[in-house]
Amino acid sequence: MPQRTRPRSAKRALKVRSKKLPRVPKAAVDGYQKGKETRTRILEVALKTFGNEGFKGATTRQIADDAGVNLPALKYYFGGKEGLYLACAHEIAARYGRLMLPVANTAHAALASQMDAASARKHIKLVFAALAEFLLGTSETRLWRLFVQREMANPGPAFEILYSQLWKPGVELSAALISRVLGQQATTQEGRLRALLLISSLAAFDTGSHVAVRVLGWPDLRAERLELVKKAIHDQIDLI
Amino acid sequence: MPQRTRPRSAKRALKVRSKKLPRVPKAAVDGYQKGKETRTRILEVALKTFGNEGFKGATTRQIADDAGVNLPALKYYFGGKEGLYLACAHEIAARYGRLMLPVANTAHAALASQMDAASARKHIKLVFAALAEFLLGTSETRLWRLFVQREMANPGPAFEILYSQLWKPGVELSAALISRVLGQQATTQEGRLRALLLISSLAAFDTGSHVAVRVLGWPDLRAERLELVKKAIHDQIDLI
DNA sequence: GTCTATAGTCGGATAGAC
DNA sequence: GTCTATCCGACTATAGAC
Repeated sequence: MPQRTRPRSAKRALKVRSKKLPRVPKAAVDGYQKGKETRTRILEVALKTFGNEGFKGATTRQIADDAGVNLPALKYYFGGKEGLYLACAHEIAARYGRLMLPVANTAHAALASQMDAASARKHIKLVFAALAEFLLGTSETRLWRLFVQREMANPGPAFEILYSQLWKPGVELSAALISRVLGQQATTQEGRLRALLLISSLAAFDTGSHVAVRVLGWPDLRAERLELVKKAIHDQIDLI
Repeated sequence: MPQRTRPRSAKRALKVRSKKLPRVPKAAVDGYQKGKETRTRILEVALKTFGNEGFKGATTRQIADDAGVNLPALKYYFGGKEGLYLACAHEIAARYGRLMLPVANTAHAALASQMDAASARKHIKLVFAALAEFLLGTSETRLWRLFVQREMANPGPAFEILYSQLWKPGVELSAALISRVLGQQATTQEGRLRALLLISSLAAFDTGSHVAVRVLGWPDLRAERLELVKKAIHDQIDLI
């Protein structure tokens, strides 16, 4: 049986050099640790790939190729496929935290003081504007959303991280503000339920964006989208 | 190199006989076509497996094993993995159609006639009760939802089928009724937007069920869930 | 720290007996 | 129609050179 002497290696060698980034020369980044920069590049690519393909769908080969590194680098920096996946989740949580920090701080300060319903409503709108930026913005957050979406719809190893650092803080903050509008001093179940419904209205254009775009006949016009959706959300906030 | 004489076959043989259904004797179903029954059983298992694992995550071996058939049976009946996946989508669309048919017929008849806002509201509530049954019910629809959810969040080969046979009819019907409540004779974009927001409120407890359950501290009590959500939806319908 | 080469595993598909 | 046996490609992980 002479089958399979070494077909893989031979074949792979043919296509292995169709790289993208021309591999920045080692000397060019002198003074920095090269390692950190490589790690970041891998993480960036992994974020996008896991988001687009899911955990099982993504392959470490693809990620390594797109990041312009070799396969063992993934193990070196992240321990393996799952480690890389978890690192992505932590990265998303950190960036989300940075994005929401100012608004969240202001809102929490307001909650600590006395506040009338009108003021609470104003804070809700600020919080939801920030959430909308995260969920519907055209910026880099677009890359993270698919990742989060997948993990929430189908909890995997990163669910706990994303739930406790993204969803829970976001919903609790909204729920606290909504409860205040309802005239309740502490956060109530009703407040949480309403917060969920409100956030899900936003999510309709994230999770269900393909359906929404088709139904409304939009060619995916981001600006128009955002404005109409924001208006609809504001209407709902005013109706609380 | 004596490596790998035949490790797979040997290993697989060890666990291959951990079946479930004891393979109904061939004579027992005499008179029926055996084939149809086998096909149905495969489809049922595939529905569940694709829903739980996704297209890439699911393996044909697993499906074949769980259905109590051999691997080539999948090719025989469905042409391959993708054919099986598409067959699942068609099956879901057919069952959904059967489920919604009575309500949809009634609503369309009402739309064809003159109808005041109050009457339209009543029909919306009927339509959403049926949708809630599909999206939140404890019955067999539970199996289909994950499948649909995945395909909508991340369009694949079955998106067109599910969009045109599930989402589009559902949203258009709701939008037509909502437009009527708004005093518009024909369906408007505003009606479609509101229909989407309303349906997404429902979907929050489907797509985002894991988050919802955690946030609200529910131990996944179906009955309690359905009632509260239905009430919230009714409130929103009344606010149109 | 970064690479090449390869081991070990698994998945989808199919030929051909019955 | 249903089965067994097997092919072949693709994946993750790792050993070990540099």
